[in-house]
Amino acid sequence: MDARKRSILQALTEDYILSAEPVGSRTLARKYNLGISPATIRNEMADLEEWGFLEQPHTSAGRVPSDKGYRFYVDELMARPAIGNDLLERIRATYQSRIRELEWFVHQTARLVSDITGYPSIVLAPAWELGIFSALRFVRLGKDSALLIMRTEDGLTQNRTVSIPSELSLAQLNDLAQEFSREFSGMAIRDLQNYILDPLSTSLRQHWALWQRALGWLGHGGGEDERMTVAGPLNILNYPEFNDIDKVRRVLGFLEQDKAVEQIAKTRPMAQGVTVLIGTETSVADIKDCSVVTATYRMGEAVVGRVMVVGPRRMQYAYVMTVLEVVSDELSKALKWA
Amino acid sequence: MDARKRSILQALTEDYILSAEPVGSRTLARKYNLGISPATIRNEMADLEEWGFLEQPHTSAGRVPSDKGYRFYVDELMARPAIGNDLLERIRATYQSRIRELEWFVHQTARLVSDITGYPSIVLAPAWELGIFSALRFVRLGKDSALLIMRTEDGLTQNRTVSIPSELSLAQLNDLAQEFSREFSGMAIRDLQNYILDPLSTSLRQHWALWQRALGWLGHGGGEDERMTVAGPLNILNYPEFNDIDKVRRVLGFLEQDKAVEQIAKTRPMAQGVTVLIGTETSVADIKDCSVVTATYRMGEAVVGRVMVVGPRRMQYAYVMTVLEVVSDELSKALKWA
DNA sequence: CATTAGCACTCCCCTGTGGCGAGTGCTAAT
DNA sequence: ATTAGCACTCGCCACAGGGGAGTGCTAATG
Repeated sequence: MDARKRSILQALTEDYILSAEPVGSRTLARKYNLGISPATIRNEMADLEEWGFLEQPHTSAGRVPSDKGYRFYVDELMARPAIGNDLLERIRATYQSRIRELEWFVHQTARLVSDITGYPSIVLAPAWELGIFSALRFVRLGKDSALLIMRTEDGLTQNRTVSIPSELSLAQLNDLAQEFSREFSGMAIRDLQNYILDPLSTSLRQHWALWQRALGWLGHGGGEDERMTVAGPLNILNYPEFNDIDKVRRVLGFLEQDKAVEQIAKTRPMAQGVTVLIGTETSVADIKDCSVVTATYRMGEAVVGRVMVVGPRRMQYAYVMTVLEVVSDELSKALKWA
Repeated sequence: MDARKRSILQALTEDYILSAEPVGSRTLARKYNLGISPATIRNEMADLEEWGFLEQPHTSAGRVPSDKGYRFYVDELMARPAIGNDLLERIRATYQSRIRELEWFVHQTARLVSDITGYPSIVLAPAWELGIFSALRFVRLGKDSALLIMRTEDGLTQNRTVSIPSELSLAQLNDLAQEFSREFSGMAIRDLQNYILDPLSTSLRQHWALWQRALGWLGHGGGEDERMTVAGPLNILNYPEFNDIDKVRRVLGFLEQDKAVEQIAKTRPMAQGVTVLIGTETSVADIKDCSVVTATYRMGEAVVGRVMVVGPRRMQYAYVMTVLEVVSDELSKALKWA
C-alpha cells in the first residue's frame, strides 16, 4: 500500500465519517488536495476495493470504508490530536466533586462520556466478584432485619438489608459474622457462593437458611444493575444510519441488557489502554453496525473496570479514543483517593 | 348518546385497539352483530365525529377514536373482565420471594408489569423524602469513611458511605449521631436539609462540613435514580404507531428522564385506585400519542408509591387496569410484611 | 508508462401517472 | 327510520421516465 493509496483511504474515511454519504472520486479530488485527477483516484479506489478496504453500496455509488478499511485507518492512518484544554478542564472538574462514592463515579463517568462524545456510553463498575473477601458485619435495623456489610481486602464495601430470625441477639449476630469472616476471609468473592452452599464446609450451618439467603447475594456482589451503567443510549438516534427502526431496536436492546456487554468485554482481555472494535469484530450480532471503543481504569494498580463508547461504525475514532484515554486516566487518579 | 351509538363506539374502539387500522362502516357491520347496515352506521359515525368522539385521518379513511372517544369508552363502555387465574398466580408468585428489600420490590414490579402487559412500565418507589426522620447511625468502615444509616418512623432505612474526619473516634461519632437524632427526630425528611444548613439551629455545628456533606443527600433521600424504575421501554417499538423515529425519540426520551414522570404523577392526586390518562390529558407534550394508566400502592395504610403503564393511545385499557389493580394490591400486601 | 480526459453505462432517486380499493356522503327507494 | 345504490375522494402502489452521481474502460497525453 503506497502513500497515495493511504492518503486516498484516509481522506475517504474522514469524509465519510463526517458526511455519512458514500464518497466518490470527484468529491475526493475536489475537497482534498491530493494532486491527482478523479480518474486516477478511481483506479486506486478500484484496487482498494479489490483488497477489501472499501465497499460499494451499489454500482454507481461512491465508496464506503469496510471494517477492514476502518481498521487500517485506525491503526495506521488517523491523526491523534491532543485533547483540548477546555475539555480537559471539564473532565477534571467532574472528578473534583466531594462525593466519593464508587457508584457515583460510575454514573458520572458514563454521563460525562456520552455528553462529550455524543455517543451512548457504558461504564462497568469494579468487578466486585473478583475481589477478595475480607470481613462481614451485621448492623441491626429492626427486630427482624439487619444490614449486612461486606468488605473486600481493597477496602471496598457493599451492604444490603437482610431479614434475620428475630430470636438472634445482637451478640449472637456478631459472633456469627466473626466466625464467618474468620472462615472465609481471603477467598475470592466469586467463590463464596459455592462454598456456603455445601452444608458440610462450615460450622455455621445451624443458620444455614440465613446464610443461604444472604450469600446468594454476596457471591454476586449486588444486583446486576449496579455493575453497569448506560448513559445517553438515545444518542444513537442522531445518526442517520440508525433511521431504521429495526436497527434501533437491536442496538438499544443490546444496551438495555447486561449480559452482552460482558461478551464484548471478554473479546479483549483486561489489558490496559484504549481498544477499538469495529463492526463485526465485536462478534455480537446485534451491534454489527456499531463500533465500540473501550478503555480500562484502575484502582491503585489493579485494573478494575471499563469505560466503553458504542457508536456507528463511522465513529470519530480519534476523538473518542483521546477522550477515553483522558477520562479513564482521570478516573483512575480520582479512585486512588476514594 | 343512545344505545346504538354506544355499541358502535364500543365496537369501533375495540376493533381499532386490536388492529391499529382506521375502522370503516362495512367492517363494523360485518364483524360485529350490530343488526344494522353499513349505511346506518355511517350516519351514526358522522354524528359521533361531529360530537368529537371520532376522528378521520383523511376523507375516505375509516374512523379512529379521539381522546374524547377513548375517554368515553374507558368511563362508560368497556367491560372489565376479572383477572385470569394463571395471571393471578404469576403475580402472587412474584411476591413470594424471600427477598424483602424495598428496591427489589420496585424492580420486580416494574419488570412484571411490563412483561405481562407488553407496554413500558414505570414504578415510583416510596417517596422517601415525605417520611418522618427517626434516627441516624454511623458504622465505621475505614479510617476515614463510615456508613451513614438513616431510619424513618415507618422503619424504612437507607444508607450511604460518607467520608469523615479520621480524627473522630467511634464513640464521638456515636455521640454525634445520637445528638443529631435527638435534635431532628420527628421532622419530615424533606425539611432536614433546610434546617441543617442554618448554622444557628444546632449545637452540631462544630462538624458542620461533615453534616453538610451527609445531609445534602439525606434530605433528598438518595439519588434520583433509585426512586424510579423503568422496565421494558423498548416494548413501545412493537406498536406500529411508533414506527416513526421521532415519536420513538420523544417517548423513550420521556421514559429516560426522571422529572417528567413527576409531572404526570402530579396531574392526579395520590388518590387510591387506578387512573387513566389519555393522550393530551397527561399534558406532557412528549407523550401526547400515549396513554398512561396509573395505580398507587400502599405500605400499611399510607399511599407511598405508584405503578404506571405507558402505551399507545389504543391501549388495552381494561386489561391493563385489571393488571395494575391486582399488582398494586399484591404489592401493598407484600410490603405490609416487609 | 503513469496519468488523465472523454464517454458510455449503471443504478439510485425523484416525480408524475393511473389504476385499485376502501370508505364516505348523499339521494332515493323501501 | 332504514337501507340500497352510486358517485366521489383519497391514500396506496406499481410503473415508467428523466436526472444525477459515479463508475469502468479506452484512448490520448506529457
